[in-house]
Amino acid sequence: MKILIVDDEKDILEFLSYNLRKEGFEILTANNGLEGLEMATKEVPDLIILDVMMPEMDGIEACEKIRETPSLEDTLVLFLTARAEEYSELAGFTAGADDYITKPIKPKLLISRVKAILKRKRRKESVKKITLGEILIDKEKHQLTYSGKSVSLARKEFNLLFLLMSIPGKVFSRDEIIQNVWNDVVVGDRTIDVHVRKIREKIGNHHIKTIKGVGYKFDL
Amino acid sequence: MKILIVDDEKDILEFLSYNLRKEGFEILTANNGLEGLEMATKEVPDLIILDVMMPEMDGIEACEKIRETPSLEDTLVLFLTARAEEYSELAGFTAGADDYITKPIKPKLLISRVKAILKRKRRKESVKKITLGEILIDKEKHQLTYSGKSVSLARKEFNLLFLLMSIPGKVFSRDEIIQNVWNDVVVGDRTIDVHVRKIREKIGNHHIKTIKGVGYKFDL
DNA sequence: GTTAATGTTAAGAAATTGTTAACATGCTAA
DNA sequence: TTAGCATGTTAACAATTTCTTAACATTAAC
Repeated sequence: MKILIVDDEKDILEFLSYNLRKEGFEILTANNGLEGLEMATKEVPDLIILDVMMPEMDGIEACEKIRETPSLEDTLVLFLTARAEEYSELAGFTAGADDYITKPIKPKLLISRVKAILKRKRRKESVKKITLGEILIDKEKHQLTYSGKSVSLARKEFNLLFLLMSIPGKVFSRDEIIQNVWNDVVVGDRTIDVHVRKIREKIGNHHIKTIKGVGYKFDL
Repeated sequence: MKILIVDDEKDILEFLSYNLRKEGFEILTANNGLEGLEMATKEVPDLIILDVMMPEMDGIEACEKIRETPSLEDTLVLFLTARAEEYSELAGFTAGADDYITKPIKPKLLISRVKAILKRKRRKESVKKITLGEILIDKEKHQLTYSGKSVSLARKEFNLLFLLMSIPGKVFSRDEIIQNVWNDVVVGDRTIDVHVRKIREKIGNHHIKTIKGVGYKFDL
């Protein structure tokens, strides 16, 4: 498990590094958001611990950038914030943080938090392949195999199909789809339809069924 | 109404407790999944609010355990999750959650969610599948199975039949039907009849019985 | 047998989804 | 860098399904 720690304070960087290394994690460090982002894209850590307050690029900005980077979509972000900064916690979550820890940092709490968050990541990773009949969808390889043939899907198409296939038969409402595939970003009325169409083009249109007024579901 | 809140952060625990006590709920608390599960089996609360992220036993794991406990089958589970967790909501659903709230938590939203979910419990609307003889109706899949064959129903037809089947034998007045299926929207005199006819066309007309001057009921 | 309530049918209104093409954006390779 | 390609979004319009209505037929209770 690779952890990147981004903080401008050397003391904290060392403190965190020491405590987490002791637990057997591989530790990388960076001194500001910019550096952190660079290293993140290069090393693809499992978890990034970001100080909210930093020069150059603060944690929230950095987190937003991270969330925009496709190769880091499985990387988790944990914020470090001073206690009183209620507002920043708020901003942190909207920026896409997975958890946060308030200063002063207690080593025990830190470690249990980090372990908890990484446990969840492992769980998430374990649901990376779904096979349904002749269709195999593999998140790790970002690949769809349809009756032996490999089919390429764009990212949104892939995520949408993966969502539907994750609970076959369940009708996913447009809201649920937006929540999960688009992270609640507001998009136009016809956007989902267009993506569904493209998927149907590739796997045939009998698999994704439209329930008018309710949503879409995957069958067979 | 008894609510169990499970979270490792004292702040959040206090924040939630305070806000929900103010509304007159009986509040229990636990600091992690293990404790929560223990208390749940002992106290059998109506609703459990679970943080997804916790040391010891996280929310998803705890929820799975809860769902495996027969005495807790009527207990609802509400997840607390950080925003950017794309698929945690999904993992939550497969684990058997009834709803979720994203952090940061707004008191007003929390309370309205909690009330809504408990209202559903009282109405037993949380029931998602009903099997009566050869007929199976599944809300999640939005699917009706009649003697092994899948029958497609339009939305209004589906909701109407689901209502009737939810209490077999009970006569639902036209007013009740309008209230539940049409959300009190005023429609013409013959609208319900037309929908009933369409359902009868699909499942045979001996199941929905007309009680003249009173309403309709589902039998057999 | 009247009569109010319900059943039936078809038409078209309303709602929802499908399709296409244009445009924007970002990434990649020359 | 820049052209070209893949992806994502939107808007306009078409197609489809669902819903409602109205007119008339039938039924069951009194």
